[in-house]
Amino acid sequence: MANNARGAETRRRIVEQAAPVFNQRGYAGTSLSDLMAATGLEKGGIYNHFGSKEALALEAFDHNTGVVGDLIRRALRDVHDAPGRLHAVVDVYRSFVRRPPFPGGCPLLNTTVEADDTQPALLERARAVMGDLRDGTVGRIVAKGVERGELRAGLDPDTVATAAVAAIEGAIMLCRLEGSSSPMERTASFLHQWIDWMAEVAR
Amino acid sequence: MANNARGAETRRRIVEQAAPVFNQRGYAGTSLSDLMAATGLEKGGIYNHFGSKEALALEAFDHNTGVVGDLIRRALRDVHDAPGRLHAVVDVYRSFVRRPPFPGGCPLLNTTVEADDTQPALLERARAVMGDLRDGTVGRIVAKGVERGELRAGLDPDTVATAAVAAIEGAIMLCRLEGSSSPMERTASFLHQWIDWMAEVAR
Amino acid sequence: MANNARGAETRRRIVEQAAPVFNQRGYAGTSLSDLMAATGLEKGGIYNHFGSKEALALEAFDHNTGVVGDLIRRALRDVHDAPGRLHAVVDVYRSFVRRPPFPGGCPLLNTTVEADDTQPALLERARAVMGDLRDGTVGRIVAKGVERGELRAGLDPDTVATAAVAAIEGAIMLCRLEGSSSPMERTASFLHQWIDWMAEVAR
Amino acid sequence: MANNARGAETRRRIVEQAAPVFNQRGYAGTSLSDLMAATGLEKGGIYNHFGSKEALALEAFDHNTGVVGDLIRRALRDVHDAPGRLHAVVDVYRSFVRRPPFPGGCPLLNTTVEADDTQPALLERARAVMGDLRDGTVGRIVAKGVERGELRAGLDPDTVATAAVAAIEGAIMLCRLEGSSSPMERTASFLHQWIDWMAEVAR
DNA sequence: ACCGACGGGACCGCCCGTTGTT
DNA sequence: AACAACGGGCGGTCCCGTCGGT
Repeated sequence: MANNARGAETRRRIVEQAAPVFNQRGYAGTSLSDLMAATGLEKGGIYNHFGSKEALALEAFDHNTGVVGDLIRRALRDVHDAPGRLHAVVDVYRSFVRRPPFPGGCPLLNTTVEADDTQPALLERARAVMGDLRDGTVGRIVAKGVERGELRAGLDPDTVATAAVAAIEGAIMLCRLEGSSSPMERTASFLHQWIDWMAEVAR
Repeated sequence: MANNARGAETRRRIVEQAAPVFNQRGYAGTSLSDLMAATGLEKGGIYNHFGSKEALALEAFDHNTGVVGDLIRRALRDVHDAPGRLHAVVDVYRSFVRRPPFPGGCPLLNTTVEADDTQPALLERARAVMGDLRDGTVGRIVAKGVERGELRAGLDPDTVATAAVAAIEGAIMLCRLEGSSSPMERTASFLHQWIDWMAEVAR
Repeated sequence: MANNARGAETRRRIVEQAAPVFNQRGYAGTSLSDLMAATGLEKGGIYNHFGSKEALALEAFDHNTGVVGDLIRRALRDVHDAPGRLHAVVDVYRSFVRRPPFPGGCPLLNTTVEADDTQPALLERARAVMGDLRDGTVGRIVAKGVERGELRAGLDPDTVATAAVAAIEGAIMLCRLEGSSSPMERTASFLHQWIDWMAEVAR
Repeated sequence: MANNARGAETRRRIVEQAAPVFNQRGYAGTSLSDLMAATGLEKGGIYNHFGSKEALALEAFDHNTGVVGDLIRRALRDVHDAPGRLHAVVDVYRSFVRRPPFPGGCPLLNTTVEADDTQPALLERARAVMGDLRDGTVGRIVAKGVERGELRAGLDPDTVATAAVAAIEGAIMLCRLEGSSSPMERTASFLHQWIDWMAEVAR
């Protein structure tokens, strides 16, 4: 393997191994010692690839949200009707709580709560990802569903998407608080019923 | 003023002035320097009343949750039908976002996200307060409402309460992320419609 | 009891209760919190009677050495021959290790080791007490013993007293190091034999 | 110079420069500021080599006792008869007081007096070194001497070794207390006479 | 590319002593 | 005479980032 490739490989490995640590302990709560332990590298080895802890944290955040985004994209690949797509999104998050792809819960939630003021760059990225999820994904599904008559007419996509995403994020928070996945089970059950209700009259 | 009274007064003042700081910056993110700046006291003066940063943080947390709890109790004082009480709870949180009684958002949300593992005492308190809110307040309202025929029969109080609280907490998080109160407005609007739907058939 | 007497009583109690604490933890190692715990008084109550921690430490030191001095004086009261008096002094220290009148070992040893440079006032007092013990007590017994023909002629009182005191202090140190009184038993046994040897030829 | 070698060299230098400071002021009495002043390094530089003050103190203790141990081993190298070896040990300590290899007196004495309870690790090491000196060195010399007929029959090696070590440690303490080396001179003179007495009959 | 030494600073906890009030 | 509030400071620990070296 070429020298360049080896460097890039190391860099990738650092991000992958740092990402779950950042998600669990937060930006400030993660020390370089933690990152050294997680990566097996010394400080110099990390700073060769990233100019600062923050730069690494940003990439780690992108990595984490990318993992979740991939899960959603994959779940939506073969479902084309709006109700089904909404059910699929809910189920991604339900399985997210039951079998987390990485520890520490939702990176958007964590970043929002921790980075209030202190980490504008992270917050900006979180805003963008959340906008993509709420408006670009859920909102768009609802809008198209109404357009196609798959969902009850008169629904406001913004409201539906916001409430749905809020319920999901809140459920993740409740699960962490109680150390149980049952809040997500209940919330998902409610969301599924709601989706069915929205689809009901349209049929 | 008596010496005893002066001490108690100072102690109360410390809690009051520290509480919003803890809520904004989190337990670890709040330094004693921050608390010194907020209270106008030196380290020794603070340490005289609280044996540790954690002890003060616990009281600050109680203070913050107490403020919210008081708002809810006051809002429920003169409303006795289940739908009205649910609307009232939602409105408390809507006004909570529009005119926050203290900065930094919901202390339960913040504590849950930050204190995952590192602050078991805070987490335990948050669990208790959340249990009181979800089961003792919202869940009980729903259960009684169904019992009295004010709410649609067959509703599961646990599911309704969990989904409602999740949506509210998630909305608070979205508001912080976007720096706007519109996610809460949308979510509240959805919750009000839902409450009306639950009350509809009962009438 | 008069008011003055009550104050003096409290002052005496403070010294008595502080003395063992100082002897165990040393001057610097004893905090005002320790003294508050030992006396049951608040800081102000202590500072009313003593202008500083050092002032109290000095009196505590005097108290401790006074206790030992009393033991020696009492042991010497009814013994008038030099060998007997030397045996008696050794036995005071042997019983000192077996049934300590206060914890922490010999205050002279402790003060010497800790107060090297940092506490000149304590050191000065320790010097005086040690001079009294070595020259005024042991040295004088030897000198009179030789004078009276009770001890072998030609003995140098200074050398005998110094070596005897050194062995005793060293034995106390060994007992603390090993957590056992056997070093003192062995050293006392040796000293008794030595005393007998010094008295032997004189008879 | 190699980087590895530079670090090891610095580490060695820290121990060497910290050792006398610890011996003079004690473990608790030595602050990191003292160590910074002694080594010329910043806190970070010291902390890089030692995980805690205690870790450094332990190595400093080992260094100090090692220096004394080397002096004793060297003094015993070319002396093979028991009386000569005992004289040699006494003379090491006599010269130890007259021309100290490091300030602060005997590390065993200092550690014993200060570390009573508070520093179990240091105390354990001191116990081991003292056991080696008293039993492994002095006691063994006496035992062999009796065995070979170089020393008076019937002597108990334990008692002799204990009394001798006690006298030496006590003499060191007296020298520090008086700020003079004459207590050690007198004690050594006594010990030399005693050794001669033990060897006398054997000849 | 990776290591490891080091600086300089901030953290919380605890210290001792003073001051004002019963 | 005794208490309790408070100031100001030092304690050890650990932090992040830089830089000289292999």
